[in-house]
Formats: sequence, structure tokens, C-alpha cells
Amino acid sequence: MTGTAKATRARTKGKAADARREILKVAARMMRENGYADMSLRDLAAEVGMKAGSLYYHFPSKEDLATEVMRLGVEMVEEAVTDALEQSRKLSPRDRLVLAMRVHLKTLLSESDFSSAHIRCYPFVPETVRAELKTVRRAYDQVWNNIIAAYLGTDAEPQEIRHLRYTLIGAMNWSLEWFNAEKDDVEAYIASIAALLPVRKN
Amino acid sequence: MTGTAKATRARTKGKAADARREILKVAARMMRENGYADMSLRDLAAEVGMKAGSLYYHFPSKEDLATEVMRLGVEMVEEAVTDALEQSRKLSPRDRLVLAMRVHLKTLLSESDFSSAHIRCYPFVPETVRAELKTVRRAYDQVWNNIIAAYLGTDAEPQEIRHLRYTLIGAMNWSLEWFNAEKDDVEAYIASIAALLPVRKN
DNA sequence: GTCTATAGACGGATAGAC
DNA sequence: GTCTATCCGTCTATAGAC
Repeated sequence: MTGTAKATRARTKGKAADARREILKVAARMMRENGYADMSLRDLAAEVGMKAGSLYYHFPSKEDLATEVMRLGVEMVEEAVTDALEQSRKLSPRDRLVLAMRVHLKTLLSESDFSSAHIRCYPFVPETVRAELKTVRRAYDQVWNNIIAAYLGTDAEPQEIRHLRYTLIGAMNWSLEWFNAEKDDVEAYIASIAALLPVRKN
Repeated sequence: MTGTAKATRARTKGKAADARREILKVAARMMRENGYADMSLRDLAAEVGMKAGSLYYHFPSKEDLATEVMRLGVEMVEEAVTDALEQSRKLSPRDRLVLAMRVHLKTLLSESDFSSAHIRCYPFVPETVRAELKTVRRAYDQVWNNIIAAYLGTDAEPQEIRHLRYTLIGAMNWSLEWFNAEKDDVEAYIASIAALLPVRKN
């Protein structure tokens, strides 16, 4: 076992790590539902089963806690998308694009308060938090640039790639505003968006 | 519409009406930039040139002020879109759809803090505020349902219409997250989205 | 690791003078 | 119409006991 792996395991087991994970989980839900400003550390602590002051054993500040929640939010979707693509190398570029959309949307809607908290809270979070998230956000953008470039072909201009990325990500992320798990169907919505993407000759 | 809102809107002249408009204008900008929770009435009043307490001569509460800002936000885009369509009756259903997109997006990006404040703040605003906005929001949805139904044709199913509406509105509203007036071009982005909409035979 | 207790700042809202 | 003054609640964060 490498030192790094040992250290990682040390950080992920034990009482402190459990409490930390629980805090993050509840924080993600509260941020998603109420926003960053309206997430009270008193309420958060109460839901986790501790007092507000105790949170500072695990996180140095509210901003750091929020940063961690939002960072995990990007990393979760990114990992889900890249894993799915990794296991589907034989698909056509178009099918890979549709697969990426499916995984992004499913993660957003059914699995992860972290990702939706990121999307909803980003515009209003302190500038320092946004600065911390710059790198992970760029990395995820790059994942999509690659998927879309493969679909559009080698003659695609950078603006064409960016615009399609904005359109698709916007169409998907907007689902946070209307999607109702009891009435709506992820597959049906993906199919509707996919219907707008022409089958290309490459 | 409440009786109060109707009565106050009738007063469009005089000192009170001017101050009221100024308050709404600054409030819209602050809500867009910082969100509802982080808009302080003290800061708002300072920017308008008054003291916090004076705001209560014009609005009964912060919630009522926010409701008015957001209601105006929908009405402004709706009016811009319907006016444009009114003056372009001869266009094809597809061209009318693209025109509606152009006007919606331009209003959002260059004219109205009110509309962008609505879009950004809606998820986190108190439930009572959301309830007040239900009617105007539904009305604007209906405008788009009609435009899209005309484009898709008489055989379009309700879900097909809704899904295309969500996709297009999502693609446009997401521009609040990335659009930079100095680098990006509204027309170019509209063209990119429009390229995804097949020319139909009707 | 979590607690109690509290500092210190700021929030929305109201009353009454002018 | 706007101001001053203020009430009362809540917030993040810290210090020190256990």
C-alpha cells in the first residue's frame, strides 16, 4: 500500500470522516433547496445532530464548506460521465454525445444534491468560492468540448463547439427548474433533445 | 393581479412614483447580482439615496418588493416577444419561433435586470413570492407553447411541445451564466440554436 | 469531537418626529 | 415622503470546558 492510499483511507474512515461526510450531504441538500445565503449553520448542525460551533472542527468556515460541496458536485458528474464514456468506446461520436447527456442529466436529477447545489448556487456564492472552483469547472467544460468536437468533426470551429455546449448544458441544467420525478421521464427528455442533433456522416 | 398592485401601477406620475421606480430598478440589479437573501434593504436604500425605513412608504415588505421586481421581469419579456410577433404576422412559423428567441434573449442580456433577477432568484425566493408569480409565469409559458405548436404543426403532442420549450428556454436562460457582452454576440448564438431547428414542410 | 456561551455584526421591520 | 431611533431576531465565528 502506498503512503498516499494509506493517508486517503485514514481520511475516509473513522468518526470524524463520517461526520464530515454527513455534514457535506446535508449542506448540499440545504444549498440546493434554500441557497447559500439562506443555509444557516445552526439549522445545518441541527439536522446533522450537533451544535453550530461543532461544525468548525470539520470546516474552517461556511465558505470552505460550500466550496467543498460545490467542488464535489462537479467531480461527481464529471466522473459519472467520463466513466460511462470509458466503458463505451465503440459507440459513434453522436451516440457518445447522447450517452454523456443521459449520464449528466441522470446524475443531476436523481443522484446528486451536490451537483444541483453547484448549479443553483454558483451565481450567488462569494467571489472567493467561485475562484476556488475555476479549475474543476474548466476541466468539466473541456470534457464536453472533446465530446462535442468529436461529434461535429474536425472542421468544427471553436465557437460552434462552445455554442452547442452552452445549448445542451443549458437545456439539461434548466431541468432543475421543472423536472418532476413523478411525472417526467429522463429518457423521454433526452430523446427530445437528441432529436435536434443531426446524424452526421463522420 | 392583486388590487394593491393594480392601484399602485395606476400611479405612474409624481415624486412617489419616481422613487418607487428607482427602488425597483436598483432592487432588480441587486437581486440579479447578489440574490434575494443577500439584498440588504439598508444597501438598497443607500444606493437609491434614502434610509432603509423610508422604503416602507413604497413597499409593505421585502417580499412584496421582490415580487414586484420579478413580476415586472416576466411582463417585460412577454411584452417584448408578443409585440415583435404582432408586427411580424407574415413570417413562417419557424421564423416566428426564431424571432421570439431573438427578442427573449436580447431582452434578457441587454435590457432587463428585472428578467434576469427573476430567472436567477426564483428558486430561492420565499414560497409566498413564488405563489404570487404563478399566474404571470404560466401566461408566458403559454405564449411559447403557442409559438412552438405552430412550428411543430397540428400533429405535435403536448409533451413534444413542452420538451422543446424547456430545451429552448433552458438554452437561452443559461446564457446568464456565460454571456459576455464584449466577447459574445447574441445573433451568432441565436443562429447556432436555430441551426438545430429543422425547416418543416408546413 | 462536541458542548456551552457569547461576541459582534447585521438583518427586516416599526413608531413617531418633521 | 423621508428621517431618526430602535426593537428584536439571526447570523458566522470563537473561546474554553469536557
